[in-house]
Amino acid sequence: MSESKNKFNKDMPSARRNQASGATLIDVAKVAGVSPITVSRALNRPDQVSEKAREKVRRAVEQVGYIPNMLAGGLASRQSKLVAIFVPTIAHPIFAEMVQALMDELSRAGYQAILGLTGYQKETEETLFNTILGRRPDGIVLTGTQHSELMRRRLIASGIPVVEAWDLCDDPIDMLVGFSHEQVGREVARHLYAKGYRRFAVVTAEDARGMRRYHALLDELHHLGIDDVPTAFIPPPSSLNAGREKVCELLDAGHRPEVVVCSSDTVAQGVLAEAASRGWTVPKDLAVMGFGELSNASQVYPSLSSVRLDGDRVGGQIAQALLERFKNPDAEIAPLRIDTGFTIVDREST
Amino acid sequence: MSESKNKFNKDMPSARRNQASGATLIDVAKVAGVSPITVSRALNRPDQVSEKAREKVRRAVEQVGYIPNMLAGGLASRQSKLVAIFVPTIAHPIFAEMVQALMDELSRAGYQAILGLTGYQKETEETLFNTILGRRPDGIVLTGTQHSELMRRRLIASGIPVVEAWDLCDDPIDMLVGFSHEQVGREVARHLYAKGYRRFAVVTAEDARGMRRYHALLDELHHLGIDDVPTAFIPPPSSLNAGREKVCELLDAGHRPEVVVCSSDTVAQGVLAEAASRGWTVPKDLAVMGFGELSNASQVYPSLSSVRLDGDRVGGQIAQALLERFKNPDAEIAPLRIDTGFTIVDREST
DNA sequence: CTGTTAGCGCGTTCAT
DNA sequence: ATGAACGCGCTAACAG
Repeated sequence: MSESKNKFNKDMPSARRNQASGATLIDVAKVAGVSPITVSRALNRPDQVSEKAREKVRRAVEQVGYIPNMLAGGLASRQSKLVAIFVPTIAHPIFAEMVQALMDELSRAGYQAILGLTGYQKETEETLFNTILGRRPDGIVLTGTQHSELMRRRLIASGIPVVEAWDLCDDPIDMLVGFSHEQVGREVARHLYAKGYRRFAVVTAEDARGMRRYHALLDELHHLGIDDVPTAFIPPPSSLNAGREKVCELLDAGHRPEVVVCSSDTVAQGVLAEAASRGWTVPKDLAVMGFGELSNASQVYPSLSSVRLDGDRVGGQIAQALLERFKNPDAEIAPLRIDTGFTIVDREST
Repeated sequence: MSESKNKFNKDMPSARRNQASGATLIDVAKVAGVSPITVSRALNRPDQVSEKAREKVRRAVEQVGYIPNMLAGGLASRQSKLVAIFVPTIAHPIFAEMVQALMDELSRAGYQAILGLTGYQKETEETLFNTILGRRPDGIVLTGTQHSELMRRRLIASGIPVVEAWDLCDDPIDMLVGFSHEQVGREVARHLYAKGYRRFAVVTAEDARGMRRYHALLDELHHLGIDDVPTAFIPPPSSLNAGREKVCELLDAGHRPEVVVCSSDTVAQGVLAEAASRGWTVPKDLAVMGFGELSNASQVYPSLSSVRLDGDRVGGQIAQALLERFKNPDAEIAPLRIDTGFTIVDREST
C-alpha cells in the first residue's frame, strides 16, 4: 500500500494497470501462447476453437485470474448482457419475489439484472430511466402499463425488447406479461357465488386497479342476480387499520354480509381483526377474501381466502419472453401477450 | 419495421447505427458546434466549461435525445459508477429494506447498484462473484463476514472498496457495518431482567448467528444469577410451526417461564400462537421476545417484543462508508468499523 | 481453425 | 477555456 499515486506508465505490464485482479485478455493470450481473439473465442464461442487451444486458454485464465471486462466486451459487441428491471419498490414481497425469480432465470442464461426503483420521488422517473438506459441494457422490464408518452416513444424508437408486467392492456409497447384485473373481479364473484354466498360486501382502496376489479365484481354479481353490494372505499394509503374501520362502518350501518371482498390482504387483515374482536369465527360467521401477496398472513389467519399473484411465475414468464426474443429478434409481428393468470387460494376448504 | 437486417454501413450517420436512441457524443458535438470533448466536459465537469458552451450542449443533448453510454465511459475512465451488492435473497424484508435504502442513497450520488443473489445454489458463489466483478464495480457490499479464502484474497488484491454488512468481526476485509450478536444477547438479557423477569426460556434456531446470541444471553443471565434456562433448539429451516411445537415441548415438560426468548420473529409468532391457543394473555401470562424484521407481525401481535434491525439504517451507513471512500481513497489505514446498533422494541410498554 | 485489422464511445493526457 | 491525439479491453469483419 506504499505507492499511493495512481499514475501508471504505459510500459508497465498491464497486469499492474488494471484494477480488479488485473489481467486482461492480452495477458491471457501471452501466457497461453495464442492470439487475443482466440482467447476471446475460447471463452465465448468454445465450439469455434480447437480443444487444444481451449485447454491452453483455460489454464492461462486460471493462472492469471482473468475476469473478462464486460464493459469493454459490451462496448465492442453491443451486447451488455444486462436487463433493466423497473419496479416501484423491492420492499414489497410481491415485487421482491418477482425480481428474485426473474434474476435467477436470467442469470442461468448469462444475463444480469439492473434494478430501477421507481417508487422514490427523489429521482424523477425520467432521470432514473436515463441513468439506466446509459448501461445499454439488452432488454427492459416495466411494471404496470402506464408510462409517460415520452418514455413510450423513446422505448419504441430504441428497438430494445420491452416487457410490461403485472397488467394487461390493449396497446403494449412490445411484450406483455400479466393478468386482467377485470378477470380477477369476475372470477372472484363466480367463485364465491358458487360456494353459496349471496350477501356480499366490499372494502376496497380507491386506486385504479382495485377499482377495475371492483367494477368487474359488481358487474358479474349483477349477472348473477345480486345488486345490493354495500361498499366502503378507503382513500389511499390503505392499511390494516383503515380496513378495520371501514368494515366497522358497514357493520354499524346494519349490513350483515356473509362475505367481505377486500382490495388487498392488508385490508383483509383489518377485517379479520374486527371479526375476531367481535368474537366471530371466520369463515363461518363471516368469510373474507383478500388479494395480493398473502405473505405470512396465511399462517396467522388460516381462514383468509385470497387471490394470489405468483411472483415466481410472473418472473419466470418475463424471463422466458425476453430470452426468446434475444434468441430470435425477428419476431417483430404481433406483440407477445402472456396471461399468467392468478390463483384463488381458498383457505376455507383446506 | 421494414428494414429487418442489422447490417450497417460505416457511412450511415451514427445515429442510425447505435441502438438505444442512437445519438453519440459526436452527434451532440456536431449539433452543438463544439468538439466532442467539450460535450463530455459540459456533462461531467460543468465548471470547466463556459456557460455559453454548456447551454449549446444542453440544447443539442435535448434535441438528439442523447444518453451517455456508460459502458464506453466506464471503460475509458475506469469508473463504472456501479456498486455490487451481495445478499442471500431480496425476498426477505430485512434485506429488501437494506438494499432499497442503499440503492436510494447511492443513486443520489450518481451510482447504481448491481445485485448478486447468493442464496441460490444453482450458480456457485464463485461464478456469481466473477460475473459481477466483470462489471468492474467501484465498490462491493457483502452480507455477513464468512466468505471463502479465495474470495477474500481476490477482493483484497483487487483494491476495490469493500463493505461487509450485518455482522461485526475481528478481521474485516476492508470496511465493516453491522452489529454484534453477542451484544444483542447480552442486552436482551439485561433488558428483560431489568423489567423484572426471572424465569427465562429460549427457543432458538441452530444457526451460527442465533447461537452466538444465545450463548451471550446465557452468559449474561449467569452473571445476573440465573442459571436455569430451559432451551429448545430448532434444526433448520426454522418456521412458525417449528417454534410452536418446540415451545410446546418446553411447556409440556413442566417448565413455566415468564418470558420466552426466540431466535427470530417467525419463531416468536409460533410461540404467540401456542400461547393464544392456551388462552394465555401476552405478555401478562407469558412474555415473548423475537428478533428480526417484525414486518406486519407487529400489527397482528402488538404484544410481541423484538430486537429490530433497521435495514434503512444499515443501508444508509453502508452507502455513507462507501461514498466517503470513493471521495477519499487514501484512507487506507484502520479499517472503518461502524456499529449501527439495534433497537429493542418493547411492545409491552406502549 | 486461427490471426489481422479496425473500430465500439468515451475520457485522459498534453497541447493551445 | 477548448481541442487533438491516443488508448481503455474487447470483438466484428475479413482474411489466411
